[in-house]
Amino acid sequence: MIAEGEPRWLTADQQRVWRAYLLGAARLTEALDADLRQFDVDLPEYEILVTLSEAPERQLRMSELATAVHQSRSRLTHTISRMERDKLVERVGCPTDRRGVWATLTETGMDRLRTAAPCHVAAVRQLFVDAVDPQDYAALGRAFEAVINATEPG
Amino acid sequence: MIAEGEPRWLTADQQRVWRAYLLGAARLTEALDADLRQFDVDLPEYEILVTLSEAPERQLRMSELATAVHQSRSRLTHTISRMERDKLVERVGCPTDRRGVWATLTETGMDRLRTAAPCHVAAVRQLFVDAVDPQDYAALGRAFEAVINATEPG
DNA sequence: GAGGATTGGTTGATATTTCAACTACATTCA
DNA sequence: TGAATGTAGTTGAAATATCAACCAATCCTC
Repeated sequence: MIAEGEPRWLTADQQRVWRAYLLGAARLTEALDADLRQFDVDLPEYEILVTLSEAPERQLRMSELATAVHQSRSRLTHTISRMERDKLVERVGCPTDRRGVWATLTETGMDRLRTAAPCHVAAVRQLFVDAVDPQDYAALGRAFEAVINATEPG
Repeated sequence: MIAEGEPRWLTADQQRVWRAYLLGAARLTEALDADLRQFDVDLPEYEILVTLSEAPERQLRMSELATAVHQSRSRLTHTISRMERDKLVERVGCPTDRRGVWATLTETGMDRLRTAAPCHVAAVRQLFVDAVDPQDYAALGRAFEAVINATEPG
């Protein structure tokens, strides 16, 4: 449904913030991705490693994992196939629901995560957490909580 | 250069904010992209249209445009080729520097922008600008300014 | 003004993402 | 039971992005 009536353009200030966000976010993902490349993973793959490492038994159903790392189911299928080829994860058929598939973290995958994590966290700190004033950082958290609510699927 | 010493992990609060950002940003771009699809442009293309529309003569050198919309030069070449096929932009050889190429906005491209803009701005407001508390919004601006500084290329 | 380095941009191969079917299993309900 | 509907995940083709050369023009520097 398209909103009708005179469009309310952004004020100069609102626009400045919006553009700072666009540029900052682009720069940030680019830098983090470049940083992770030395460990042969990219950001989406890293998120998968982290998510699985925190799950019980280090495994998660494909669709749960897809939601957790904000990827489409189809995309996750392909991503996991590549990671499986690289021995970072394994697929295990789910015995109770035979449609289901568990993606499970291998020891190789866990090692990869352990290797990459310190460097990655340091980068996240340097470029994001520690770069921002603590007050603003807290506000940023609230801001994105609000965005998450506003974009709630459905 | 990898930072040495005990890795300083994120505190629970820091992590909460970081993850809220990751999820919120993903949701936001996904929603905006879906919204723009009805006008047959995606977010990166829309940014190109906006940037060109604001440039003198509605044209910009490829490399300037690449910087402005945070795309690699190679990626921009491909993107502009597609947009040229769709008559949204045109390439014009630069007379003074014969290596250079101007990407210029066509009237079709300008029309497309005029059509999409009200709806897009409304979505940006609904999901981002108006969804966030004004104080937090201002803080978010400062935060991303800081990120931009921290990620300054070089 | 003749190399040699830089810059601006493109190319094409490869990798990743998206999109629209499609298969197989589960659940519901009559 | 069994037909209809919904859910889990995959597939393969098409669209897009990345990466490493590459060409051509400009800029230095001697």
